[in-house]
Amino acid sequence: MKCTRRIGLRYYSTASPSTSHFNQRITSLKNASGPTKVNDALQLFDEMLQRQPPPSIFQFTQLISVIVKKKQYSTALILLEQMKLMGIPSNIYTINISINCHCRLNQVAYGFALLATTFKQGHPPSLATYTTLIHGLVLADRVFEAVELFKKLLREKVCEPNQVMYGSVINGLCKVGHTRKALELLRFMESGSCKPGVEQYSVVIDSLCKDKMVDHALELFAKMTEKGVLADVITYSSLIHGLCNFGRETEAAKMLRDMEEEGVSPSVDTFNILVNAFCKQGSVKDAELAVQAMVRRGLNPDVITYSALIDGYCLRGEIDKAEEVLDGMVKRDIVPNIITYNSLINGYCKKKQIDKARHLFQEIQDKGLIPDVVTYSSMLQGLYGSGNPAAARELFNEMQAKGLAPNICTYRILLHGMCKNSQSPDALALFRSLESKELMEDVGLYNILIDGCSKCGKPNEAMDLFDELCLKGLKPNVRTYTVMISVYCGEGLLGKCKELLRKMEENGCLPNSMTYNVLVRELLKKNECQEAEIYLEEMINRGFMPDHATFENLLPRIPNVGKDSRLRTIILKLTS
DNA sequence: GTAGGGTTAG
Repeated sequence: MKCTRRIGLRYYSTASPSTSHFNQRITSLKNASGPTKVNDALQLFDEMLQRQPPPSIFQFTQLISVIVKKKQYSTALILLEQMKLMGIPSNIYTINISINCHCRLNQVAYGFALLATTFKQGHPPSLATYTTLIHGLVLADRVFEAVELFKKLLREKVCEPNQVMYGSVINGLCKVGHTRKALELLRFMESGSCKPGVEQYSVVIDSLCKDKMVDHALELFAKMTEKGVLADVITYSSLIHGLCNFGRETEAAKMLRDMEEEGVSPSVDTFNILVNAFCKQGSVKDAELAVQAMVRRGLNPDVITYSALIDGYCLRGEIDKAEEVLDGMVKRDIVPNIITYNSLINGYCKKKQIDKARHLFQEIQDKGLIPDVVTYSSMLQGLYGSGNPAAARELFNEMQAKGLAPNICTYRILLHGMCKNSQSPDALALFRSLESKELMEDVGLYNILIDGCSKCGKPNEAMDLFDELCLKGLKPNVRTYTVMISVYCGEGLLGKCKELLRKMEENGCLPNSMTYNVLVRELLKKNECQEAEIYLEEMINRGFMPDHATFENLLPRIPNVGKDSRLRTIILKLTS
């Protein structure tokens, strides 16, 4: 029986040699990786389309899926259109691919329009159709509607949800921060017939980690394992990521060992999480060790790995090292992208090597890379930092002309840069022109302006801004209070200063090391030694130390103070 | 078992 079937198949293949030939090429494309993958798929598609009679729609959908997996959604849609033009009829599979592509291209509405056509064309929507639409709504940040659609499908018994559909809803809930609701839905699944799989658990585990509830995530992980659901790379990667984010690198490293013991192989992404965490935390050495570990396992570092290292070195100001890594990656044929270069541009700017930054900024554009908000923001910071506000302004105009919307970081840089270059009126004017509520109510921007105005010799404007902030009902933070303390001190308003210090504690905002340093320094400058003494003691009692600048003000006073003065004792204690 | 789901850089 088996034998006959096989012969039958072989006979069929010989009659239509293209079928098996195409199948082979599709399979090899599915497993392929590398830059030519999409092009090869397109080439194959053309061949298939020209073949008479055309291969089955089955093969076409498989091939287009390759393109979709490579995130070439517009291309996929064009191919589907070409098939239609060649008279190949669509089915629910091609329609679902089309809906998915439109959703990914931010056109959910079009996806729903296609849902209507499925009925008209006599293709009843499948579970996947609805899942795709739910996911589309989630992608468009319309989670509430996604949940409503899901509920409606259940209520009207349109379909019986499966793991994938539950997963999309759980994912949506997590995305908007409703992890608790997601957890409830997970529990609901556990109690029903459609049990959650590793994918659904992983989403919630990841979300718990992002909510800073890493220990809850670990508990859920244990519970999942108890239920016989095995963790996979993504589960472990999420946990490693969560642990790293909260400085628990040692546990993260242990998690890596655990996963390998369980027979789950870490991926490049898993290692990238570690590499990135080490870099951000300042230990590029450990990051390099992690890279070595991944290479030992036969994994190839990718653009993310190298970019993380470059960023790590740039953050430490070790630009030579960063440049070395860049050379290394180019030698390995890994193409740096805008994120890679942004780190370098930022590094140059921070090191005041503005010419190098400008050069690289030009060079990447010649290569065809498009600078983004981060590129422009770094450049702006560099130009203001090197005392060239005119060039900065020009670049800001260029950025807007290109239709790039500045983000809150850009505005911080702009306001700070202007103030630093004695342009506090310009900074204020820019701030007044802002229209977004989020920006107008950002305490950080106020802090910059208050500090800026005061440094530009306009303490009254600084005080007005502080009043304005409080009137708006915004909550000043430690930085706001600290800046204001320095403003009051500078103006000799010692009473106001003390009052604010008391008020901030009342508001649950404890002074930090910076607050005390600023206060003591200002008091010393004003020759208010007795007051300085009081706060110096208080800060030390609270576990803070005078910083370098405070010391500079402190040391010259030793000869002037009496032998048994407390200030002298404190200084001696600190220097011994 | 061709379509739909989870981690990942500045």
